[in-house]
Amino acid sequence: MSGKKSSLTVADVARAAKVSKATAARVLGGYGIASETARKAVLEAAETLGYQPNDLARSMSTGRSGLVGVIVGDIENAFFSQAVRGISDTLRAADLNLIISNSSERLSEEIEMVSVLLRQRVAGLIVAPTDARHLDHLKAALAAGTPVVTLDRHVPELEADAICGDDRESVGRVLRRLHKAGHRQIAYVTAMETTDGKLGKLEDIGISAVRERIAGFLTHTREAGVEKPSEMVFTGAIGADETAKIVSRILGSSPAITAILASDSIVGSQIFRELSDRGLKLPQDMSLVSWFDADWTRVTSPRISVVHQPTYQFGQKAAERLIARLKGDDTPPERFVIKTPFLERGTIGSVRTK
Amino acid sequence: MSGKKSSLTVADVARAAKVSKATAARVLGGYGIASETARKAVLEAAETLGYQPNDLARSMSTGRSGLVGVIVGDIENAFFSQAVRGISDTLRAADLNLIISNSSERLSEEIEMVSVLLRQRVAGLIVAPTDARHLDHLKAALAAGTPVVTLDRHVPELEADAICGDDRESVGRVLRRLHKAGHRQIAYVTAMETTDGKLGKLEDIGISAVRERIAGFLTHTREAGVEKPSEMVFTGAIGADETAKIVSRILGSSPAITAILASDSIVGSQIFRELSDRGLKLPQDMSLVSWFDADWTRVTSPRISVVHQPTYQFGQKAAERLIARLKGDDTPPERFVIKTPFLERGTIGSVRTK
DNA sequence: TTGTAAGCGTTATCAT
DNA sequence: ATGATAACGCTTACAA
Repeated sequence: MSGKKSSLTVADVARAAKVSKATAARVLGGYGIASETARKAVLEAAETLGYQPNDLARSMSTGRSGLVGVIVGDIENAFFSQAVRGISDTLRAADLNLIISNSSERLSEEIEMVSVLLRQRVAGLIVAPTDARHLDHLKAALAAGTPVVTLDRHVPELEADAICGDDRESVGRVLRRLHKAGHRQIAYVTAMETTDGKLGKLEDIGISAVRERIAGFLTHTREAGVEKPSEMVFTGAIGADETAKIVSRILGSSPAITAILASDSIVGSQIFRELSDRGLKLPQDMSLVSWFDADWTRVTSPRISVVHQPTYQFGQKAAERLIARLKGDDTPPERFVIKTPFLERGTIGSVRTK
Repeated sequence: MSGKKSSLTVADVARAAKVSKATAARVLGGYGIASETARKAVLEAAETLGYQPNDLARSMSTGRSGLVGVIVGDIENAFFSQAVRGISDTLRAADLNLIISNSSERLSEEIEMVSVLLRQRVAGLIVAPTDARHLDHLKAALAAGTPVVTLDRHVPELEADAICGDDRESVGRVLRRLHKAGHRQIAYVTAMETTDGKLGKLEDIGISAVRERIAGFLTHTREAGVEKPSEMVFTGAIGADETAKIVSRILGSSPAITAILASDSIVGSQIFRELSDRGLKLPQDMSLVSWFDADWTRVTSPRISVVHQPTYQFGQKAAERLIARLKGDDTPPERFVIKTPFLERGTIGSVRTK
């Protein structure tokens, strides 16, 4: 019926090839030296017996495992699944495999997963850290000699390479474009939750990508003459209902808000749906720009203007950095900023300035 | 600077707690028995030393690894990334982790990945097999005692549980609905490639989900009185260009095709975009139904009618079956069929029948 | 209850 | 070039 539990070992192959375990191990492991005759005998024996090496045992011996741990906020989100694909493709080329985990953007789960992955003795970690203010688990990983690369987020206090978008600049690009089109009242909507629904101190925002964008938004908005820029930031768009309420507040605001920035593609699609459900026409009745060039942004009419975050590249670069570290690169950790160009499509209208 | 390579072992903890290695191992591993005093001493020592168990070594000893291998066609595709999330959530609850791999729907890569995962001694495998006609690698896994569950696809010759949608029935539901609305000439568009662009023998289709749907389509279409049903199946929609050509052929057909079925959400979105680009109005000028309830299908106007494939559930169920097998369930392999309901939205128009 | 010692399947050292 | 043999860190008889 079902096969046996135990598989063949080098010892079995050695016996069949009439050489010592050491010799068999050398040719099978591809290290050391062996005579041509021995090599042939071993390879042939392995072939006919159907020997499959045990990487667990190999990792035990060598101390290094060909596994890289990846922790993302939500693998279901195209933002991350594309990044994971980039990571996966790059790691594969270096003969590494990937253990994947979801943090659900919760610190407790992230901590748990780091622990699990460390126990598995992963060679390295690629993490989108949930909270830049709680780093003990990541520092522990580094202390244990496991290199860490952060994805989409930068944590200066961590001795780790970081791959992120040019978040602050991207906001500037979008706002300048909107300003030129006459927009003065612009809202920024994010899924980030705040205790009282109001924006608190910037330092309390644990995700750098979120913080940078909001910081940039506040600066530019203030420069544009808006008195209370922080009131233009709407937090807590964590679901369709919450987003609907936010859209209501935006539509009811005075002076009238004429453009909305969506911090990610989930929020963006919710806002879009909410606006269409209310019969509003884009871009006449409202302008909209979303982060991330998601599929859905290319099938609406008009198509959505987006800040394109090439997360596949984020992933690639992250994997590349990790591989470099695994190969011994011990230059100081660097922050790699990837351009996130603004793709203008059809959702920016012009406003007649008074 | 960087931390030490070597971490603490049970021996270190044992020494600190002044007990034997065995005792320390027992309390740390949570097996066997130990006195309350010993337990406390060990736990405290482990705590202060910062001991982290080595799961690699544990797996070596016990023979079982807490890792499950998952091989999907494309993690970037929401169809699979949702399934992976379902798998991940379910495995986590059983203290299992997941190694993920992309086959890119290529048999050679799938074979390679199975081999890699087997070498890692994964406890089990969840695979969306690329080709039902090449099963040696999966049979080898089973022979080695590694349970396999197939995802989205069924392979009768394989002694493995299978989780799939009710593909054949779903086609029937859609076609009946379209027929009722007066449609007689209906096209089915799939990404599957065929050598000569023509549909060959059904048995040559290596993916059951694809085969079943096409089989169902042919049967129903013939019953509906279409003479050459196979000419209504358009294969090779593997990119925007190819899809554009197919759409051209469909629009130029005579008698006129009035409805299009898209085999997956990628193809669906390409067709939708192609149709809108040509200025066609849905559903007046063309009806459209896509498989998979992707994000993009809910932001178009009108929204796209879809066959909803709850792939998160596919993944959940797959993981559940695998866990059951790991726990020793050795009942004959089963095929679990998950309902894929037809969600009618706005893209089915009615045709005046002559 | 606790300890001793023998594995698990590799790699790696050191003679030969 | 090859072969004993000792690790690697854990589990697990078997003894005490």
